[in-house]
Amino acid sequence: MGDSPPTKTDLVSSQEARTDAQACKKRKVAQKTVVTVKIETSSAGKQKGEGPPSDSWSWRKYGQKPIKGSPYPRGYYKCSTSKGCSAKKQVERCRTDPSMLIITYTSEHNHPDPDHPNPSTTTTITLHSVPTSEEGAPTTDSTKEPTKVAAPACEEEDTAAGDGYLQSQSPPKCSEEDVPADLATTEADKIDHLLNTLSEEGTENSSVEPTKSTEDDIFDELEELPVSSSFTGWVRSSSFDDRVLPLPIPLLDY
DNA sequence: CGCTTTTGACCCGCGC
DNA sequence: GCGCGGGTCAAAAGCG
Repeated sequence: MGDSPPTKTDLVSSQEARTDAQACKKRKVAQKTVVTVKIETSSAGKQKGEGPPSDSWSWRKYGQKPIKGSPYPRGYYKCSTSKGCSAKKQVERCRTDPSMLIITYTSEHNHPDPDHPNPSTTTTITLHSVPTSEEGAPTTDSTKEPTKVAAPACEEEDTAAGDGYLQSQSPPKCSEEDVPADLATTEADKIDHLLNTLSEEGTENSSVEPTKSTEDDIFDELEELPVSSSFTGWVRSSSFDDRVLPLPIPLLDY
């Protein structure tokens, strides 16, 4: 048996190389943007049952793991639009509302938007910027903080408003230039305004459906944060790919 | 033939 | 120090 597939040593050696990169990656978790997407039942069924709301980017699934406390597994996707793109996203379903998809965007695309589908979808999108461990939640009593975006996770959220503000807030700035740094700065200001708007809107909605927010305590930790370009980058492509939803389904009319 | 998806194993970080 | 959970990579299989 001279031949031995990948012995432990080999494996270790192999992984040891990426360990550094991996560890480094895990340690400095880039800005994370949590997006709550409400998927139509019909749409959900169309999307292979697990349909990760596709955006303008191409994502390649590289892993899936069951999450403790959640009956649904979490899928890990990487941006396959560009080889050098380190953009990733995690897609999982809301434990309390299977029709809600919680997408966590990590890192940002280092390439221009491949395409811009018309923002005509039936999905309700709720953006939540999550503070990284570096930022660390300054206060756990985010729920008490009125300045928070009021992220009630699987909140029904005003569909019209939810989708509306997104479109309104996402100007036709299809900057095909990969200048995240500069862009982020500019967008940051914009996002700040957006968050501000959300804060007000969210507050109202929050009051309308306090029950939901109570259940989704997990998102209580989510709070407002100076969103980076990744946020904007997504906003730009917030409109889900029409190829996934070829049917002009009307807005959620719950 | 190429690309995407699926499954298993390994490693790291955090909490107790 | 140990255990648990989360995240990523790699290999194989399937589909277009």
